[in-house]
Amino acid sequence: MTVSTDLSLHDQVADRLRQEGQRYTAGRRELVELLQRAGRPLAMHEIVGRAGGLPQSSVYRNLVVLERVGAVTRYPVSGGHGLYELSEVLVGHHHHLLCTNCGRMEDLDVPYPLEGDLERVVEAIAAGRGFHPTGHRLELVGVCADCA
Amino acid sequence: MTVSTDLSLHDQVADRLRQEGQRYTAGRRELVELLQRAGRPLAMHEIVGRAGGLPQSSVYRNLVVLERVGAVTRYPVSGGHGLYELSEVLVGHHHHLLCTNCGRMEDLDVPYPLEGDLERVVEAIAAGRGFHPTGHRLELVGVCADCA
DNA sequence: ATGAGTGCAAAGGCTTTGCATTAGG
DNA sequence: CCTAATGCAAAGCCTTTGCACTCAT
Repeated sequence: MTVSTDLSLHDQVADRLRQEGQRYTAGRRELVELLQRAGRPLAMHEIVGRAGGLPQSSVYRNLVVLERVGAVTRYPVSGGHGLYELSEVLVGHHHHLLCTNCGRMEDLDVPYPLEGDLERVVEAIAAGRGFHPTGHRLELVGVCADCA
Repeated sequence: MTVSTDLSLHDQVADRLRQEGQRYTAGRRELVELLQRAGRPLAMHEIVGRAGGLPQSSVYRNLVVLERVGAVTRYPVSGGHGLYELSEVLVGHHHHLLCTNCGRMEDLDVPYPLEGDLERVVEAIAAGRGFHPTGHRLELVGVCADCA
């Protein structure tokens, strides 16, 4: 990540917030940076622990706002909680590895040929059923290197 | 679904329960049948409403047991709740369509060629990162026919 | 008989919300 | 100034659990 890329990330988030009459405050900026540094979806306790004293309720509220403007995505996982990550429009389309042992989720890039196939088949199948797809998620479930 | 298939379904569930010292009671049988009839993942309120008076706590407890023995799968979704379906070992491998408007999830079969590609790529990528895959999930997100 | 299952009500865990205060534009 | 954001505490929602009772084997 270069400096200019970082600037553009903040600019994009700021724009999205502005369009809904929301402000890009220090707390929100911190959340965006912390999620960017992580490079994988984080659980609430991890976010709160890295958010420099920002209280939990503010973290929740800000993540809701960031999610609403499309800057953050929340993935519900087993355990009754959620994992938060910068949205695909900010960090690019990707998929996830999910460890059934430790619950850790990691990003995964799928080679273009398969990604293209996915896209096409998704369109075809969905259309044939009157379903209007806006995206797709692929999740590889298993045991991560650390837990193996 | 033929009668013999239904019998085999119950037999399989009964076996799995027996192996963990659990009984295949009327309530559990009803849950399995209700899930089979639905043919798609159901929310708790739908299950309770179709379970003929079985109290919610029993539904929860039985679904936990059925999930533990591998007969039922719970999919966490946004909204803070879960959707329950008969497991893939009982109804076969498949994927899902998820409506972002009404929250309804439907089953989706992916054509074999793509399914095979998925399998292979999944193995390759995962192995290269020390990840040991046990399965994969593909979810098409969008707006269903009813909501369009 | 003996251990699992059931029902009710109470408790838990993650998340949301009300309200008074602070701060951004 | 005026509205959004913040912090704290209280409330909500889905789910789990304790306990006494019932049922299956």
